[in-house]
Amino acid sequence: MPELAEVELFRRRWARAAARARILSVETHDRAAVFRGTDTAELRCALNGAMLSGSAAAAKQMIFHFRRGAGSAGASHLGIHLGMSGELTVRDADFAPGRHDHLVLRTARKSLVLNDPRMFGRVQFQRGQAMPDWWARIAPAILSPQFTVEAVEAFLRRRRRAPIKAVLLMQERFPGIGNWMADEILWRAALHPRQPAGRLTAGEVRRLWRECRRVCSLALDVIAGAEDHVPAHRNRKIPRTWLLPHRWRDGGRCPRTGGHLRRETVGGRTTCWSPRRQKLHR
DNA sequence: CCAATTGTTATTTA
DNA sequence: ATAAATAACAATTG
Repeated sequence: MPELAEVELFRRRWARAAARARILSVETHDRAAVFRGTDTAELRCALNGAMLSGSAAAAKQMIFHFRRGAGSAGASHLGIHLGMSGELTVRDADFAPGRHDHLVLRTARKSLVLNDPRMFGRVQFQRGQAMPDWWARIAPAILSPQFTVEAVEAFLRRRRRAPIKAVLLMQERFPGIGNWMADEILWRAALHPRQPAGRLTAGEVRRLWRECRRVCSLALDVIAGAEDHVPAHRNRKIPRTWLLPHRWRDGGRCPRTGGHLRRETVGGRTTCWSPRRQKLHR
């Protein structure tokens, strides 16, 4: 489920709940696949009695920094990727975890819960001050100055035969973009999802670049700024002028042209577009 | 039973 | 050899 803006919302939710509080206990569902490759005993031991010292979100990942005691020896990093169905929630201190609640951090007042039924998500843990590799390797954010038209153009050239929709989902250049954001960007840029990446004109590349930035920024305002989490396609705060609230309804109509929307698999994912607005060329 | 699902990665195919 | 397509991962819902 979560892409860029929802990930940021979840991060803020945990950060707010854990602010200035000590973690009094840690529970892990050890056999859950979200812990593949992580030492859950080490995680429990290191976080017990620790305090949250900071956090960040980038792409579809989050990192929570913890500190225990004064020195750098007590520092550690908790990484979370929510996969397709993961969610971070905050519950009462005595919350009883259910089947899909894989990680619970308790403070005196609250329980921070990671829930993920499908377990495509992942929890990583590393002790020490140094930033984990996987975090350092995340591509520069779409809203950062490093995300330039030139960088996008070079990337599209290397993937010239792939449909542009598939290329937008590649995290190494478009970190945080998921299925609905990709459709929203292509719709705004008036590009057909099956258009080969190498066939975009210079003007189209520029439009694509601008709409990537615009959709990220709008999504962060509307979704990450909200109090509660609502699945993006049912979020009442999403303006009807976006493609998003129309894209999953059969017989949905394009808010710009009034024409029927189409839905097909492109680049292996269900894709929605407005044929009257987004046309294949050459 | 079948098809669907807002993600990533390993494997297969072209 | 490279890039693109597909299968696989797991669970649930319609």
